[in-house]
Amino acid sequence: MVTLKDIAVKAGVSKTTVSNVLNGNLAKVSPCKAKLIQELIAEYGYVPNQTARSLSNKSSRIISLIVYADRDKNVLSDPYIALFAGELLRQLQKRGYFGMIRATNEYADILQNLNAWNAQGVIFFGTLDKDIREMQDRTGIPFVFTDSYSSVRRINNVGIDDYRGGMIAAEHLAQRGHRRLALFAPGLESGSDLDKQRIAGFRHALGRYGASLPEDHVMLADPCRADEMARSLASLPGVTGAFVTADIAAIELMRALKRLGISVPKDISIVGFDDIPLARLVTPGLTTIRQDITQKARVAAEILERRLDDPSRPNESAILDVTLVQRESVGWVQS
Amino acid sequence: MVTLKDIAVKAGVSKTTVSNVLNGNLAKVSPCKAKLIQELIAEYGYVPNQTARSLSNKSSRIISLIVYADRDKNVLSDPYIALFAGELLRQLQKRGYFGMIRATNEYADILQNLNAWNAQGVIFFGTLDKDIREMQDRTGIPFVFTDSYSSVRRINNVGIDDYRGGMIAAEHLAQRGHRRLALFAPGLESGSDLDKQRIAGFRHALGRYGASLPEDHVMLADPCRADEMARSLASLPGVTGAFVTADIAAIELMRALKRLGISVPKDISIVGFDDIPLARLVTPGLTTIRQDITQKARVAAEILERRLDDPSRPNESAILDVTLVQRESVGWVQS
DNA sequence: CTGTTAGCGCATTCAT
DNA sequence: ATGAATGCGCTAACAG
Repeated sequence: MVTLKDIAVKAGVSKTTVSNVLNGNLAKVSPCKAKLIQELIAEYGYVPNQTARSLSNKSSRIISLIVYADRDKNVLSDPYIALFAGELLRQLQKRGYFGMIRATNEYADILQNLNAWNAQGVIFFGTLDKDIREMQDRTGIPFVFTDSYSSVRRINNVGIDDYRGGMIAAEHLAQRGHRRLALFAPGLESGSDLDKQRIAGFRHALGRYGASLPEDHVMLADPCRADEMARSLASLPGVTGAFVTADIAAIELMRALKRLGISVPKDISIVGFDDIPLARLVTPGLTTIRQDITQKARVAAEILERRLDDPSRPNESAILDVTLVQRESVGWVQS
Repeated sequence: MVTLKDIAVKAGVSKTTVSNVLNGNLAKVSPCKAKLIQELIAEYGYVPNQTARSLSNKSSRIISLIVYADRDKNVLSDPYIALFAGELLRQLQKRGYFGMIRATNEYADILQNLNAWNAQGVIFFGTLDKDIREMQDRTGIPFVFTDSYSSVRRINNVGIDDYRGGMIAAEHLAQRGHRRLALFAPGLESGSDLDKQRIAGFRHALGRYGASLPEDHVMLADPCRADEMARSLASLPGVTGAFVTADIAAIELMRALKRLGISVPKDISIVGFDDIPLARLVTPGLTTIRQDITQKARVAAEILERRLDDPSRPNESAILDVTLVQRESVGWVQS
């Protein structure tokens, strides 16, 4: 393997000079030598060793993508995470950084990963609590959180308008005559703020139509227990529609309903959340609240990059909009 | 950040001794000192710096996952790749390695990535040609290819029995009375060996039933042009079924057929390939040839690990089996 | 503009 | 069983 030193020798200059042209410090190098060195670099296919570089100046160009989940889970099997992580990888690569995906729910693990690789930044998916904030302070590298509702001001965050998403779902159902509704949320037991917002928004908008969502009509969504969900839903008298705050659960629910002989949207209407690619492909197509994952990833990368270029910049928070995507899973109620 | 040296000072020993306990050379350290050192490591939360480690002994523990695709593509938006890569990440992590995903179709790019990080191994998704084999020789690190049909003996490869997959698809259709069939393959224009095998197997088994697949009934599958596919299929007189060698294209085709008012499986039967999670969720459920991606990833990781532990081991090739998954997209033909 | 020097954190001889 | 010394490939003062 050819090293910087090799190039220096071939060019008859010192390592410093080569290092300077490598890092764009052309002001410190005479044009002719610079040209010679660049030619040699190309000729020998020399590529700087990142591990050496990060040792010497702590600029590893590695960004940790931490997915807060069981360490032994294939996190990319979740289409939402895969899409988001893939887009992040792409954005980082474009900016000359290297994304390193890690699934874990142990803080020691995260810290270890960051230290081991001198990670320069972190993009975090999942629950944010005080431990992780403390970690941010201790490491001193920029963190970008996603979908965080932490009240702490000093964090970077990119999220979506979940409350409004809930409102849009409610309005759509209400405008089509639905008055008795149910709601399923996967984050119910973990007390996810995300779902709390969506639920609150949903309730709020419902109120304006004289519709309501009784407390016991709010249930846990679990894609692995779709049959239970379907039975619960069917047992609720007079309910004509449900808002499921994650597409993947909504889709499993629709299938379970079909198995029970209940037709969507004729008997029951369903609205999902996320607009994963799958939502378009099922039958009936899932009407859902769309969030733009590509944009989310781009904004996260941009925020991080600004922090990387200038660590003194204030933290920033971006809230992206959501939109209704109408497909076939919502019907009209005759009144 | 606490370093190895810090620990050595606290323990009142040399760096060498700490290094030895770190690397499990307990034979060279007195038990009591070893214990002390381990306690200090835990107490201070010391974690060895990988970049330094890889500089000093070239053991970066980084494995490059190279996806041969446009550099500017979100490769994880493909559910098959996301699932596979995610599983690979998990397997590598479990073995103490770090997977680094990179999408590119430029060899210079790959080489650069490998050199920059002292990658210790490569798992390669996609076309394999002589350039990449040459790269393998030049770098001297183990490569594991996936789904390669290269005739070169000196490579590691993990693939599936594509030929048999084609046969199974044909048998299933033929046994249900289908005699006039069509086939769509995404790799047709790129001359993918994978698809060639599947097609050959399909043809072969068809012959045993007196059924045939005329040359002009073999067409290019493109999920983005499903409508064209559907029209082509509909224009073929007497054809009652089609084998589509990728689920994602099969699913888009089914939707396009529905838009044309053609019913699956009543008018046309469809068999896919891969069994991506989606196949179960669409309506009608897609009958398909299943490959076990989790197993594939595990085997790839195992092969690589063996090569890493003992570089002199001979190359090996694993061919995994495929199975038929019956759902609802294939019907009977009345004769 | 250019070269010399030192050091990043670690593993590895080679002595002891 | 332990430590001192050397080097991995690179960057960053510093001095010319």
